[in-house]
Amino acid sequence: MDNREILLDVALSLFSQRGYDAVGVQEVVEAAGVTKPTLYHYFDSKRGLLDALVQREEGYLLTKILQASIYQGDLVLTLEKIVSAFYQVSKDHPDFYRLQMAMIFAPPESEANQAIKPFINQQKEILEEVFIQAAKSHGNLTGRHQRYAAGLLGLINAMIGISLNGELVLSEEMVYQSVHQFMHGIFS
Amino acid sequence: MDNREILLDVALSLFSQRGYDAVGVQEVVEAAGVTKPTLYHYFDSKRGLLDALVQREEGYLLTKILQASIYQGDLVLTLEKIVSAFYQVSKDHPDFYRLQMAMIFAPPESEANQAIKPFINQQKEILEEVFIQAAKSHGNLTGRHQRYAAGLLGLINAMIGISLNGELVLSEEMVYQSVHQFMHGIFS
DNA sequence: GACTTAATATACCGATCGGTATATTATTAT
DNA sequence: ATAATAATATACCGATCGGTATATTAAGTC
Repeated sequence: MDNREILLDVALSLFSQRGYDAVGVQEVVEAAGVTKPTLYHYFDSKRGLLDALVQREEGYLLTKILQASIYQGDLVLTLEKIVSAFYQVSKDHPDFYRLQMAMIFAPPESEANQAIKPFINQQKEILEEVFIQAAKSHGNLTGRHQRYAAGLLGLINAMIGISLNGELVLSEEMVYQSVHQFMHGIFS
Repeated sequence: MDNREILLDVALSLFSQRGYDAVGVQEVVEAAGVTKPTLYHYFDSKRGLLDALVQREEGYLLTKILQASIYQGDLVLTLEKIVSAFYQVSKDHPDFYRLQMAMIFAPPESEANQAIKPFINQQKEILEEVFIQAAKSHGNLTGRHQRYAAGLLGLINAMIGISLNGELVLSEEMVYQSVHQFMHGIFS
C-alpha cells in the first residue's frame, strides 16, 4: 500500500467532515497509521497536503467536465452532459464535493479558499467557452458568457448542496429539469 | 462604548475574512483592544462568542424576512419582497453574509455549521410557509413546499455569493429576474 | 557487496491554542 | 458610607499547533 495515497484519502475524509482548519496534522497521521515525518516526506506542509489532495480530485472532475463540454451545435444537449457530469462526480466522490463546497464558500483570505480558487476558475472557463461557442449560432447569447457560466455553476452547486444534505436525489430527470430551468431564465 | 458589542463586531470582521477556526481568541481580543477575561466575561467560550454573533445578525435577517413573507394572495409579489429583503441584508451586512455562507457550507460536524443550522432551518420554514399558503389557491403547488423553499434559498444564496465576489450588483431588476427565473422552473 | 537514496520512526522545538485563578477597579443598590 | 456585583487586567495553565533534527531501516543502483 502507498502511504501517500492513504494520507490523501484520510485527509479528504477528515477535512470534509470537520474542516481543514479544525483538523491537525497529528490527527491525520494517526488516522493514517503513520507518523509526522512520513507526511512531511510526501508533502512540504499541511497546505501542501491540501494542495495535492485538491489537485488529485479536481483533475478527475475537470477531465469529466472537459469531455462533456465539447460543443457540437446543440446547446441544451451539451449543458445536459455537463450537468450530468457534475452530478455524477458528486455522487461518486461525495466527500470531495462536500470539501469543495466548503472551500468555495470559505472566507477569501483562508487557505482553503485560496487553494480551490484556481480550479473553480478553470471550471468557470470551461463553461464560458461553451457559451462563447454557442453564441456563434445564437446571437442573443453574445457577451453574457461570464454571467451564464457563473449562474449555471451556482445552480449546479445549489442542487448538489441540497443532495449532499440528503434532501434530493440527483437522478437523470434532475439533469433535465436543471437545464430546462436554466434555459428558460436565459431566453425569456 | 460597549466592549461586548465591540467584541462582536471585531469577531464578525475577523471570522468573515479568515474563518472561525483560523482566528484565535487572542487575536480577537487584541483587535478589540481588551483582554481575554473580558471576552470570557461576556461569552462562556469561543463557541459562545460565535453563537451570540450569529444570534444578533440572524435576528436582524429573520425579522426582515418575516416582514416580507406575509402572504396576501400574490405569490410573485411575496417572493419579490422576500428576495429583495435577502439582497438588501446582504448589501447592508456583507461581512455577516459572507460568514453565513461559509457556515452554511462548512462541514456538517464543524462548530460553524452546527451554530448556523437552526437559523437556516428557520429561514427554510418561513419560505415553506409561504408556499403552503400559496398552495391553497394554486393547487399545483401542493406537497412541494420543501423542495421549492430549498430551491429558492439556493438560488438566492447563489446570487448573493456571486455579488459578494463583485461579479454582479443585486439591483431591484435582479430581484425581478431571480423570481421570474424561479417561477418559470416551477410552472413549466 | 558497497553506496545512495527513499521511506520511516523517536523525540523534540517554539508558538499558539482555548481557557482560568487571582486581584483590582468601576459601578450599582441599600 | 458600605456592601455587593459587574467589568476589567496580570499572569498563568496544560494541550495542541505546525514543523523538524537526528537516527534507522528499506529499496534500488553500480
